[in-house]
Amino acid sequence: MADDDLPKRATVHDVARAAGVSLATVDRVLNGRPGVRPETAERVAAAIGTLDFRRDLSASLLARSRDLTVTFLIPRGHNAFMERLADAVRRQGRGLARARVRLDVVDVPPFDGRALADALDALQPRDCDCAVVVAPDDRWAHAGIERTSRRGVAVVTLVSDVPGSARRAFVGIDNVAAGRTAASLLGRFCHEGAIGLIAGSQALQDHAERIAGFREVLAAEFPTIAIAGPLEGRDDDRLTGDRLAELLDRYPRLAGLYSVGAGTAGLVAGLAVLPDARRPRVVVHELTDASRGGLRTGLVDVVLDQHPDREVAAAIGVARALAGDPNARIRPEPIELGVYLRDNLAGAESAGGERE
Amino acid sequence: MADDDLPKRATVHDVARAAGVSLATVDRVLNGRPGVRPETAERVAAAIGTLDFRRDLSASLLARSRDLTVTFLIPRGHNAFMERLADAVRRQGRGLARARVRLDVVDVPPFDGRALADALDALQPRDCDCAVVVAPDDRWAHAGIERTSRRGVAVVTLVSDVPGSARRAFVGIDNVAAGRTAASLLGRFCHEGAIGLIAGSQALQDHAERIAGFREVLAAEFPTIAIAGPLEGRDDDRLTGDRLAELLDRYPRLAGLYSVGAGTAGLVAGLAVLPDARRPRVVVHELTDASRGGLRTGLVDVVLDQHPDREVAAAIGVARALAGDPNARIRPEPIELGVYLRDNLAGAESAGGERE
DNA sequence: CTGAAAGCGCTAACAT
DNA sequence: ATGTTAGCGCTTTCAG
Repeated sequence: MADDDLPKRATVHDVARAAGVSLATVDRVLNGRPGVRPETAERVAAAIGTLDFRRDLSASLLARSRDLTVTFLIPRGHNAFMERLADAVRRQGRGLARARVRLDVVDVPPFDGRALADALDALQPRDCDCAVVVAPDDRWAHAGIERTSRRGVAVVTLVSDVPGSARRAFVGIDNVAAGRTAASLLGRFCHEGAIGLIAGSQALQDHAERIAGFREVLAAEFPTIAIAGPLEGRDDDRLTGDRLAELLDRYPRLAGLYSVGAGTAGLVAGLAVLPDARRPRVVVHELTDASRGGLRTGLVDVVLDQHPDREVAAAIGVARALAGDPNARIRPEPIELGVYLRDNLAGAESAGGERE
Repeated sequence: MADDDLPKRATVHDVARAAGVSLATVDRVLNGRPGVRPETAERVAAAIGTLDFRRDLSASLLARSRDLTVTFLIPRGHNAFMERLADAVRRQGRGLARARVRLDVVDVPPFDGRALADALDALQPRDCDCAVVVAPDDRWAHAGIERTSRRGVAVVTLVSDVPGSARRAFVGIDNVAAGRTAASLLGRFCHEGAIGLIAGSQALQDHAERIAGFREVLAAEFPTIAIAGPLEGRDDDRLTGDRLAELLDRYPRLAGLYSVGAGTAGLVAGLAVLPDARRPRVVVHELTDASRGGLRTGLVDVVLDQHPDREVAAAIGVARALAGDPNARIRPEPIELGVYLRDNLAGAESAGGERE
């Protein structure tokens, strides 16, 4: 059979006994509350270490009659991907409600570190254990994350990282690898000429990383192909359409196009009016109605997807781990980059859960 | 902000009060234990209904100082896919250990309903809450599942269903859709001639369903293409290689090949020695070293994958739901069918978790 | 057949 | 600065 040994998890009682203190004291050091002499705290910490004690999160929530609450701050413009992300949060929130986990969604204006910081500052530890943010990499965001962490609300970055900030973890795809993949595909598709780049904003870490990865592979493996841009469409459909028009104006024979951010609907609309002969090979990000449509009609060749539902699940996992031990070093589960051609779109569409 | 109303979940106390009985009685009906007059039980059940009470699984486990234990019965031959499955269980088991969830793996001989039934019969409710089985669809398996369920151990089928049995749920891909996808691809790849089918065993529900889906689409959309087989390779590398040789003997100009089961390493080895001109278009199942290699070298055109790690996660979800309420009607999250060509293999390889 | 009470691991008033 | 104690929601003896 397969019955293993049960190493009998250590409890607060065990720790208290080992450290020669009471439960209350253990609890105090466990939760970093004041009122413990440093040397006592040291003894307790030692006991925790040797016993390999880890607090039982469920029991903790039960005792506090409190839910683990995770707040997702999501930039909302007219961005289909962010809608998908918010949907994923709401859907998983329903399932987790009965497991003492509460998921909140807060809308924040896109590309606005200051507004994000304001939203973060509104979060109090008494009604939010962990904030999950899709943030620009600017100084306001840095400062907001810093303050929020200090206040006792853990911060996790999602989709786009804010490196060097006080965020406890980043959950998302390897964006450099995504850019490399795009270059590897477009490089093979286009034998000469120029490939246009349209990003949302280079202030976004994810977009910047994708562009870096793209440049890298193109320079190394396809040195004869030039790069046009990057232009910035601010993840907006209309602006992205405008950028495409400019690009085609300047490069009438554009061989390829890598759309690094959102605004795909505008992009596809712009491509649709081109004569066949002028149509570039196109790689875009995120499975949405617009990108699926593009794949089917042949206007888009490849869609790279970051599986927002898995990202949400991973972020919740991080929040749990952090709630169990605020000092834990976190290794979020990596998120797989989805690569979809028209031919394997069926597989993605048969997936459950995703709507609209 | 995003603060919702908190509808204050009902507890056993609420139920007891509403039904005018004590906690102990509520607990008895909750767990189907004897010693409750039918009419009392009725009152309690009514209270549970009107209050929409759902037991708190974590609190229950805590009170019983017991882990939720889920036992995976996995057929082990020389089958790379089953190894992946077992790996996924072990990996997730590590993470869940601290959350009062224990995952066990029991090896059973492949293609052997009787052995499976024996393994099931060995499971007692005192040390197993839920059995997850990859089972053949034969009468021994049916009987074993029946007895095990009666004994109070819930049974869930994984990968391949045993329809009509006492299993509480099936977790896996839509195998008919998988077969249809294979036909849709191979139909387009091959313009005439015959497509060979090699399965593990048609006694396996999943293989039978794939074949049915395949036949369906081929007949409807590609009526000029013939089907050779299915032959059975029993998911074994050597036997599968032998079947391929027979097939190529009988159909020297085989246009396509759909490998419905495992044994891919043997298949790829057999394909490698063919002169280019005789090489059929090939669709196989499951991402493994052999199938990845086949994709890279061009011997395999498409790999259909069922994401074993997600299947394991879904099965655990079902086990939880069942432990919370043994009579719950379960809707397992659907598992997405992965479709991999050489071109998008990179995406799958960058996925985390999978080792060896 | 049914109820009272103790306890699972953790927390939070309330003492000391 | 530290300890005592009463629960959180559920289960489980042990009485009645």
